[in-house]
Amino acid sequence: MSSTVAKALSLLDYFSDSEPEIGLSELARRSGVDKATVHRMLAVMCDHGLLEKRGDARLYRLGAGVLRLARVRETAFPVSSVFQQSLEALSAQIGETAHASLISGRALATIGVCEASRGSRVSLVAGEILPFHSTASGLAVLAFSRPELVDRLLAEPLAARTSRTPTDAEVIRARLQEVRLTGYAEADQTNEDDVYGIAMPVFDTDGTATGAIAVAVPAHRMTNDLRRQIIAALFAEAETLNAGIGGRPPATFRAAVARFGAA
Amino acid sequence: MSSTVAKALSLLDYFSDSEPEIGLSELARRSGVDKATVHRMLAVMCDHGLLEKRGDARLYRLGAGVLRLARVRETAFPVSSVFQQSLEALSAQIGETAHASLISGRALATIGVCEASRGSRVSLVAGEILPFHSTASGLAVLAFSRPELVDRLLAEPLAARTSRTPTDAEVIRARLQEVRLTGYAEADQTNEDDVYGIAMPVFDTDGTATGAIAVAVPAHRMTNDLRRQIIAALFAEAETLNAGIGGRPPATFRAAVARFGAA
DNA sequence: ACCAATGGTGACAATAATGAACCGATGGGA
DNA sequence: TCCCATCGGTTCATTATTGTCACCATTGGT
Repeated sequence: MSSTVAKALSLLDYFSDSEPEIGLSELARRSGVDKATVHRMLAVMCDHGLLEKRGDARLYRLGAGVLRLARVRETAFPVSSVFQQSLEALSAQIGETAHASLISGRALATIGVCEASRGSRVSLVAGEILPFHSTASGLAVLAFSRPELVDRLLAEPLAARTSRTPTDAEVIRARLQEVRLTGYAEADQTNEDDVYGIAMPVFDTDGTATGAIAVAVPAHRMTNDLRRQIIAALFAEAETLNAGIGGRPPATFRAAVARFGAA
Repeated sequence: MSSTVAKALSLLDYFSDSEPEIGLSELARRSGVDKATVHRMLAVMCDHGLLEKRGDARLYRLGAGVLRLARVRETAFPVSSVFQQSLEALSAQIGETAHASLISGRALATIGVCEASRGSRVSLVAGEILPFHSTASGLAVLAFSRPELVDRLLAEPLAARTSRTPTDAEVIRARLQEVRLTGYAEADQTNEDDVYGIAMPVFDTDGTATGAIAVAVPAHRMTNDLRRQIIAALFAEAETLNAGIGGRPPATFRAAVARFGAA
């Protein structure tokens, strides 16, 4: 299960907005791989432009290659830019931080963030890899994904990100069932303390979830009224978003939308 | 010399704007690696979100992971967005296609394109990996790079992209010397037939070239007058661009600018 | 019905990855 | 000033990973 390429690629996961440059030893420590090995992998990735080391300092950072790759994907299948618009609309309407993420292998990749303008807001460490089981976005996506993906993900041990994180697979399956009924997922400090997230899935042309949009609020500020407001905004934005990327919500989701509209 | 990670990563190079989705056998054929091996690598890269296979078809395409990586790099070191502005200005002023590229390992990665609005224009296959020795951008960058990089690149065999491509290392070194004097590089159908390119380097904080901006014109339409016009525009745009990304042109380049201004 | 592709899988020999020890440089503290 | 810790980077024998090849199951064109 531990191919060399996998180890090399997982090094990329450590780069995020909060830590865009990392040193050799640091990466070795985090990944638990030997320094020599990490060094060799980094050299190869530099050779291919995925990484580069800043001239003066001895730190590694993401290279120009990733810009090219993203450009290619974005011109062929534009989604990132479409998401960004929705995020801005959401953030402006609710006055809280909104973010979007897409399925990226066995986790979620944050591909857009729009912070609220107000002072006390959730300033999430963007660009990070999000686990499926502890985030509202993860649950929202998982609830409308292929069962095989759910099984594969829940088979692995689930890390407790906070004291409230559900780590039992069966508990999560039950929550997914709820999400399928309501059409949205909530995460009350299960991924980060003091952060309450509400997320809604976004779909592909074939009716499976590909990502999610979400609003994150400081937990102490969340009220029932704000909840309803956010959920309504998410439903509206999800619809325009699905239209924008050619997503077709499955019947189960459309039923949830109808139930919410009737209430 | 052929690490597995290198082979895996080089698979990514085959994805471009003209071919955003590729099948297993096709990739195996192009890379010259066995099908089984390629399959294993693709599986790993899918697992990490660098690639993904479209639900219905059996084709692989770049995954959401690359969007995240690009976002991280771009928020930490914004260059792509700055370049795009310059490209639009250039293209509008000259009326021809402009593009930008950055050093990405042992090649150039196109990170931005702005096509001219007129009918007959150079519509380059964007998002591709560009060789250093056959493109104006490559020569422009190489002329102001560290000698070690030049040596490393010219040590390898140079592919003839067209009948005019210089493949002799010494010939190229001579051209680099010219570029150092003039401050810009020209490529008359050395990378693609009927395409005449003029490029100018863009610098890093430490005075080494990191990329280039270029204008591509259908070769039959190039005139001496247009040449001068393009070069002047490139000089102007390169200056604002260097200011925008904090680049510091070295003395050799500043001297070239002065010589051009005096003429 | 055929044939030639395609995507995908399994087992074994060969190769490439591994990690401990080591080096020189740097920098901070006592 | 000396010392020690840490850094990036390198070397080399051991061993686990990889590449090869042979084989399926499907698909689509003739």
